[in-house]
Amino acid sequence: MPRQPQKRRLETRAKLLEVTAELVATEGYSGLKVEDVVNRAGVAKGTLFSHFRDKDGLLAVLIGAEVMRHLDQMEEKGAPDSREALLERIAPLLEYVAGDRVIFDLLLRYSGSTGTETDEVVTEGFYRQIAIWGDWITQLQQAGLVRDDYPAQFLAEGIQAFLNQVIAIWFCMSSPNEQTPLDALRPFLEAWLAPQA
Amino acid sequence: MPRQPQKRRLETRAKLLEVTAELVATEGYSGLKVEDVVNRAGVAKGTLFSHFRDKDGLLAVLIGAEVMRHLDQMEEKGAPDSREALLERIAPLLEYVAGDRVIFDLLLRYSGSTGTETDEVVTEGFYRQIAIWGDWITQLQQAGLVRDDYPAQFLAEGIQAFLNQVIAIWFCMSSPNEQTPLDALRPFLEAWLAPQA
DNA sequence: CAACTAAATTGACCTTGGTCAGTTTATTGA
DNA sequence: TCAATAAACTGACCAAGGTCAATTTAGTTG
Repeated sequence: MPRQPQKRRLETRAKLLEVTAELVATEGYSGLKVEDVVNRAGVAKGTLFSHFRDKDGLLAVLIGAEVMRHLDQMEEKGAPDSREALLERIAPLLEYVAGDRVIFDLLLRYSGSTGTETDEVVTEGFYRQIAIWGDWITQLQQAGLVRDDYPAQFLAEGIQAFLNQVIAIWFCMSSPNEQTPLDALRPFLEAWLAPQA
Repeated sequence: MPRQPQKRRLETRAKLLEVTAELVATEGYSGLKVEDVVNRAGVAKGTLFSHFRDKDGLLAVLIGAEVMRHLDQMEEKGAPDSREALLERIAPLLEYVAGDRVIFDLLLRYSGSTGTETDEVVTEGFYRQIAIWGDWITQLQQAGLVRDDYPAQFLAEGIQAFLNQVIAIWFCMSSPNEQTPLDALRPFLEAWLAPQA
């Protein structure tokens, strides 16, 4: 069994993440170069790849943490009392993911993967998100505001599908005159969740 | 205005596509290298990139054509007479896209993009698919087999969302013991399309 | 403390997609 | 037929992610 990492290693890892966050803040995700990271962190390139499987693995840690923060804020607001309120709860996360192709691509690739190593943050976030939505939907079902002919978790997974769909479309139609992802999501959510008369 | 391409150019392009198809057949999409293509085609690397924007642009032509072939077969079978029959119509395309990550990623990236140049095949396929499903759904609506409180095209777009979802999950959970994408799709389609009592 | 073992790091090197100034080939026009 | 012009192609070169045998550093043991 592997021994626990030494202090130096933890420091190096922290430094790499810190520097990456700085560079992402200025250059954006798509402009990030591994060379820049290791230069600024004062380590060799090989070191970075001994800490993270690849460039995506590095980004996954940062993005995963960001997603977790969004989920925290989501939960803080408490359960929604209507379908429209549910949409509002989802909005910040939607905006975050739709804000950068790199984020979207990475989440789509790592989500739900049987979390290996550090990428597990993303996977964890994925399940947590479904769980939160599932809880909320259960409550909305009890209030008669959401169809109850399917389990809440299943409906939550459907929301995930629509969310990815509207974001994917958003990136394809990059003309700014289109409707926002949030507006595109609304009718899908309505049709998916509303109890039919 | 641009002059029409010379014969030589068309031949070169055809040769590149032919060789690419051969290599994909043996190595698979993920193993394809641009170097191999140009070597085997007997042209310089720069030539390839004067014909196709990038490696993805080259693959898009092949994959787009393949998708079109699937859509042809889809249409040949005619309109489905039940929701389960609709699922069967979708199955071959689903299997094709789920068969390789590269295909899925590429389609997701190019689909619906305001088609530039050769990528337009993919975009065209995207819209055609929605159109076909839309037609079928209209007929199923008239037969009372699909909910008619939303337009057929909208429901078709929803199917697209679920299709992408189950394939994405399929790639993440790469353990072969899981249910197939088709089985995963069925309940979503049912919940999305069935008229509620 | 010296010798030994394992963890951590290094940086030269590799792979591969992509670029572009320069060269060859085709077309046009007098 | 022979410039002149545009199309097509070339291949040396670059960028950037990723590898790994070799080296340094930390921890352990007699």
